Amino acid sequence: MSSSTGTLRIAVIDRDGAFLKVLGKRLDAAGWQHRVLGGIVPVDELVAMKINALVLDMSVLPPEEAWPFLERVGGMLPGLGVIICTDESTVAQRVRGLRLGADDWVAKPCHPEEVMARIEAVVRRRRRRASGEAERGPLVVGELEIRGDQYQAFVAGRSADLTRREFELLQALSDAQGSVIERGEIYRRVWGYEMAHGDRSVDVFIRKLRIKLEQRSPNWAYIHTHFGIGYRFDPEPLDATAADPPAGQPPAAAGSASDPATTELEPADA
Amino acid sequence: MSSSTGTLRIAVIDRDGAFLKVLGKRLDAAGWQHRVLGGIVPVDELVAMKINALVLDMSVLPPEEAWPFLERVGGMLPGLGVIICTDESTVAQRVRGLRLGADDWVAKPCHPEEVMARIEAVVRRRRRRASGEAERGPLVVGELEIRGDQYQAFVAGRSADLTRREFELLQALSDAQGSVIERGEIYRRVWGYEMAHGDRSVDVFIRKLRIKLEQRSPNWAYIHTHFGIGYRFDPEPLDATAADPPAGQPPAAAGSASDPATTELEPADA
DNA sequence: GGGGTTGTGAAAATCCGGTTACCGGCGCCG
DNA sequence: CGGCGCCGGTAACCGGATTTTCACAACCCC
Repeated sequence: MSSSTGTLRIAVIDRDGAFLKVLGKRLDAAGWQHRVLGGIVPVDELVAMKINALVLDMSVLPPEEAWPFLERVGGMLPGLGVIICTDESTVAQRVRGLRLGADDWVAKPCHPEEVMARIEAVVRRRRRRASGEAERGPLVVGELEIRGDQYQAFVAGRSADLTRREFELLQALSDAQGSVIERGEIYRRVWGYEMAHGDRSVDVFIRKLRIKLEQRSPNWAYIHTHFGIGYRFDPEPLDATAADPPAGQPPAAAGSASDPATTELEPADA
Repeated sequence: MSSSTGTLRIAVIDRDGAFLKVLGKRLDAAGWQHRVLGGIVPVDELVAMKINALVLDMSVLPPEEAWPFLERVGGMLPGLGVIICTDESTVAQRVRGLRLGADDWVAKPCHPEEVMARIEAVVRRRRRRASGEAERGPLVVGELEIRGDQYQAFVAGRSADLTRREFELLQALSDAQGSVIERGEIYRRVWGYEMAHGDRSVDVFIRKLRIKLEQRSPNWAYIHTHFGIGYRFDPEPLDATAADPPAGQPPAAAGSASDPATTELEPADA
């Protein structure tokens, strides 16, 4: 469990040279990538950095900017760990910061090792939710095997050649196997931030995934659409009895789950 | 603010009377359930309590018990938020605690409101876990199970394939289980704005819902009409036996099941 | 029995997701 | 260093699912 955190990406917004220097050294020692920002940056940029945690000294920004910034960060990057590390503060400020989305608040001067530990603690919490099952045994369902440790999925022992995004999407879905996940939630889990209105990325990637999956495992349906809501991962064998005859749409009422609401794709392979 | 936190269950392991008293008051004020434990308890018990967070004063335990305890808690309840709240401590102790699984470490004396905020911050992340029955505990009545977290309703374990609106309508009705809701109110809750005069959408959707529900659960009446007023959600087993036995177990006879004329009116309301 | 309500069935209007094409960025290789 | 191919992301079009609107039958209560 010690190695759990792995390599992290951290952004630090501060100007305190001494602090930056000593913290930077620790960050290097831990092998975490980090970047120092002298001041406020557009949240979009933070998004692009794909960081795991942000260490912020509130005093580098005027209060009327700092709070909204904190709020915006929390809104766009609900999964980002935010550690406030500031000189002096009142209880009211700390409470406000924590309520606004900060995960921790440390008073300077503080020992860099403690900051490190707090970053770890915050990230650990965050990691637990989405994936972090790099360690978890590979998930096997249907003809599919999802190997979190390899960023790959295999069908009958053969790699499905998923790209990174495709794999993460599949993993996010399979993590919630059986239950419907809304698009926004999927996006948040895979992309890491809030989905913009009108973004169709999820749909497009779902399609790419389906293609690769169906191509290699024609008689299974893995991803089900829930109109107006999202998707559900739930491997089901397509009626195998009608192995080839594509026309055969057996209205087998009882047994099979022929739900009219979900747009099941036909094994319309070649 | 984010209404997210909702009601929480907290356990506090401490002996500092003054602190307990003042913190308890805050916890009450926030409407969070809490329980004070005078000392160490088996982790199993903590598990059984189904708490969201644990506030722990390390000094109530001898060090050689405290650390292993912390470790065990982290191991057994990876999702539990752990806030250490202790008198004095060294950096090394804090680092150790945080690495061992604590999510936060606050020094006493501390303002109870800050502790509250920190609990919130810690739990906030953890709450993001999906797939479980998080958001709103699934409501189960009759043969019906409504899962607010998934936009899905199940009848006897089988999805009712409700569309988004249908589901929202069902949820709105079931939220007020037992009481009559006027059309306008239903419309406002589901559609989100004022119903135009002459709009029949609610009626039409009520019908769709009834069809789907009755089709899958023929011996239950879920939605009742109140002439001139609105509708009421109140699952009642239909007494197929025609006799009086109230709890009469409907003998789901094959023949009667296919009877499409299930157009029964609610008997009499209270 | 009459006037206002609700239940039904279906057409019309919308909305939404599937699908395809295309664009810009990045890493690889010649 | 330029070209090529892969990958992620965006825009647009299309067909089908869903929602809304209608018209009328069935009903309820006075």
